Amino acid sequence: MTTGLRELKKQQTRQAISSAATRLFIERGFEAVTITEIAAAAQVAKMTVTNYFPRKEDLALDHHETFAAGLARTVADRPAGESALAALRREFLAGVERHDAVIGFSSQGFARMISDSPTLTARLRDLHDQREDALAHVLAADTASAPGDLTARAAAALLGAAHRTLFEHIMDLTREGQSNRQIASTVTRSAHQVFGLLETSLTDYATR
Amino acid sequence: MTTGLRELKKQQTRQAISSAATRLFIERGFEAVTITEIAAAAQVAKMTVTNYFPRKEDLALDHHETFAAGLARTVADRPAGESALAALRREFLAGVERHDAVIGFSSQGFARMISDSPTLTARLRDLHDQREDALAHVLAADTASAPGDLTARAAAALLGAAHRTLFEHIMDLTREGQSNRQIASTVTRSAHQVFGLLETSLTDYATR
DNA sequence: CCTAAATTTAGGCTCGACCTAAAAATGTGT
DNA sequence: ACACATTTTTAGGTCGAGCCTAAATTTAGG
Repeated sequence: MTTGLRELKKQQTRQAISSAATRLFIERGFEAVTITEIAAAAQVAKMTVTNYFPRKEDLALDHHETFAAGLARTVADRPAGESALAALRREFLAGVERHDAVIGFSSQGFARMISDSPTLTARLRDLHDQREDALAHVLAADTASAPGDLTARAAAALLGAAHRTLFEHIMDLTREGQSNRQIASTVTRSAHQVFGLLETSLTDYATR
Repeated sequence: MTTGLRELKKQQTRQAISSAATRLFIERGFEAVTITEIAAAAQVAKMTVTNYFPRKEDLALDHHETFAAGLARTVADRPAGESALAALRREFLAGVERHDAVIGFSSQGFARMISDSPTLTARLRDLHDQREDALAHVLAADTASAPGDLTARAAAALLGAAHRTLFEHIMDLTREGQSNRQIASTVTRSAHQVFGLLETSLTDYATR
């Protein structure tokens, strides 16, 4: 069934392409590197690159599915008695301790690569948006809201906005060259402040 | 100075291109129409189209500057004693009465054209984001916040999220075929609800 | 009417995205 | 171990958006 060799080689090829791409992007910038160059560096055909990564942006921002599903998962898995807001704040603070890439931690080179490229910033916004959509669906399902009811979408938009603001803050500090330790310390306070803004509005919203 | 004839012809050319493009887009969908076809329909060279509208999306979503500056302008122009939240809500409700395109009113064909095209939806998100950025700058300047302070950005993100949620709601209803009158009635209530979510958090924020 | 400035045009170029058929590599049954 | 089926990779081509340049056309203003 789960044929070992074929699957292994696919992983290796994918990894080779991804590594070559990341190295080139950080060296010379996302827009300046062509897919042909990446294929040459990874020693595969151009079509193979496109095959594994349909869009060029996927080469720089991989694991988009995990990213997009994050907020929804946190809310879906929250324990009884916890509100959506509390769950997201708890999970965000845990991510800060872990220096988790999913909330914005990366290297200075990576952060620069993204903010230097309009294409990548747009793609990142896109991912934030998918994340918000997924969250909205979980909230709508969880609160058994009526079809035309905007509450779940509005709440998802606000929670997503808070999350995105903190994400961008982490990326800003990373770009400035701060260490992950420093950033974690700063952002812990920021998180309390930003989520605190929604405290009064959403404390009791979607409590399981 | 403001040479009449030359300027007039430019306006006419621009209008001819824009009209031809809009007609073709709504007929056959944004992605299915090529720039070459638009140029042929408007009886100009392909390069002239690109000249007036650098990106293909600009042909469908014109006046992006006005759009992007909207929220910031509303806040900057608010009367003494009014908070940012109150100003944005007031202006939004006025827009609802006007069936203003800037808050999402359009025709069914236009709404479909956008939601059928990933490129246009992405571009619209981009515009919402620029709008939020501009708002953040005004809020930061107006509240004289410290350089590292996230408050203005967070508030702009929340207010922008509220606005965007309502915008998308209007587009959804338009796509469903509801009349602007019906939509206005529904959305007036929605606006009170959505802005109301931020009431407790931001009532006193950025009051002039 | 003539010259300077602005605009439009034609043509070519690169790159990302997509398609197809053939070749190569891997898995499977005998 | 071999032959056959399946999956993956490859080569080659097409298309459209975006960009550039030099030449042609149009308008402004003396």
